[in-house]
Parts: sequence; C-alpha cells; structure tokens
Amino acid sequence: MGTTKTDVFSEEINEMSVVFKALGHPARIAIIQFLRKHESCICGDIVNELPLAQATISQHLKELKNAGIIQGSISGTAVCYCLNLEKLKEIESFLNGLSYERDTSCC
Amino acid sequence: MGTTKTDVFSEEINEMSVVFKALGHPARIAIIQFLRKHESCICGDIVNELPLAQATISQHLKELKNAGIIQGSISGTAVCYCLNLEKLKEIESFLNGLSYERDTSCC
DNA sequence: TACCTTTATCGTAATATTGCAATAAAGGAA
DNA sequence: TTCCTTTATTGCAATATTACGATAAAGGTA
Repeated sequence: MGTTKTDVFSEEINEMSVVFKALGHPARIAIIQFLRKHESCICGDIVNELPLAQATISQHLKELKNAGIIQGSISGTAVCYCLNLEKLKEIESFLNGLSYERDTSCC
Repeated sequence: MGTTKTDVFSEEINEMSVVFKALGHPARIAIIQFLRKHESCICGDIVNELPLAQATISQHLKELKNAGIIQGSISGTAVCYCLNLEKLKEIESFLNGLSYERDTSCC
C-alpha cells in the first residue's frame, strides 16, 4: 500500500506520468522558465535566482533531467543546463492527443 | 519542512503545478484517455475499466476535477464526467510558451 | 417504507516527496 | 600542493500521496 501501481498501466502512460510529475512542482516550473528566459545554457545562476537552498535546487534539476525535460553537460567545474525541446514538443503532442476530436465538451 | 514552498512562486506557476501534478499519475492519465476514447460523458464505467478500487478512483477523479481537467455533472444517482477542453488547451499553450523561440537546444 | 445502486468520504498503513544542513566530489587558480 | 568555487550526495525530519476497506450519503425502485 502507498505505492503507485505502475505495473497495471502501459509503458507510455507510466513514462508520461513521470514527465508530468516532474512538471508538477512550482520550483521546477520556475527553473524551466528561467532556462527559457535566458535562451542559453545556464550554469550556476539558478541557485542565486530562486529562494531555495542549493541542495534543494540540485535535487529538482536532477528530477527534471531524469524526466528528460532538461539536458546538462559538464564544462569544467560548472554544469550547463538547457531545455530539451524535443521532449517539450513530445509532451505537447501527447497532451493534444488527450483532447476530444470534436470542439466542445459535453457537460 | 517537507511542505512545498508555494508562497515564493507566482500564482500562475502554482496553478500550473497543480495541473501538472494532477497529470503526474498513471491512473489519472488512464482515466483521461478513457474519457477521450469514449467521446462522451462517462458515469460509473471507469471503476470497471481500471484495476483499482472504487474509493481510489473516486479520489483520483476528485483531484482531476480540482485541477480543472475534468468536469462532473450530477444526473440522478450517477455522476457524469467529461474532459474540460479549454483547460487542456490552456495547458498546451502554457507548455508551448516554455520552449525556446529558436529551434534547437544548445547542449 | 425497505432495499438497491452509485459515488463520496473517513480512517489508516505504507511509501514518497520536500527542504535543508552538512559533507563530499571535482576542477581550477594561486 | 593548498585553497576556493561549484555541483552532487547523504541523512533526516516534516509533510504529502497512494491505495483500500469500511461506511456514509443520495437517489431511484419495488
């Protein structure tokens, strides 16, 4: 009890739920918006930008990376993070497939 | 400790994180897909469709409703659920705004 | 009224998440 | 080498989530 029952759902559903769960935290959305705003790789500036401890942000970055939403490449001491556009498009496309084909809801 | 720090983030970010958190569970994605597939209001059939207890599904439906992703209308004994297309479009549009304007990631 | 059907809520146990201080790990600079 | 800077990891306490049996609530039917 207490554990999410992943074994009864399809691979696709489980993968998408990991992605949405990663998006389901305000700090992680703020991190993504920060990366978006800068239009370039960001190294350590995120820690100075958000009112959260360095350890906490590192944890959030790890989860975003695990979900495939951001990419990181090591360049010396610093690590360079940026958005994974392909993944974002993939999520958008999945979401689009969740809507009805018709134009209105029924209730 | 242990609580998400919502007070340091904008209203929009917090609202979107609630929506994505709601999408971040396989059972809830499965429920949405079921509603999508039927293209009509579904009353109690979801319980028979998913390998989860009725109480569990009722809980998931409540969370989806709270996030504004589905709508429910009472019709006699049964409750009728269907997708909120406007909300889905809103999520898609938000996601679109998270991508870079250019076409490629930098790392 | 008494019964049945359907959905919501409560209570609870197991597990997961969040946030942070402390510390480690990895490189660069002096 | 010794420091300094930057990011990751560990350990832990507080809180949240998940799942389900039991039960309540609401409305229809005989």
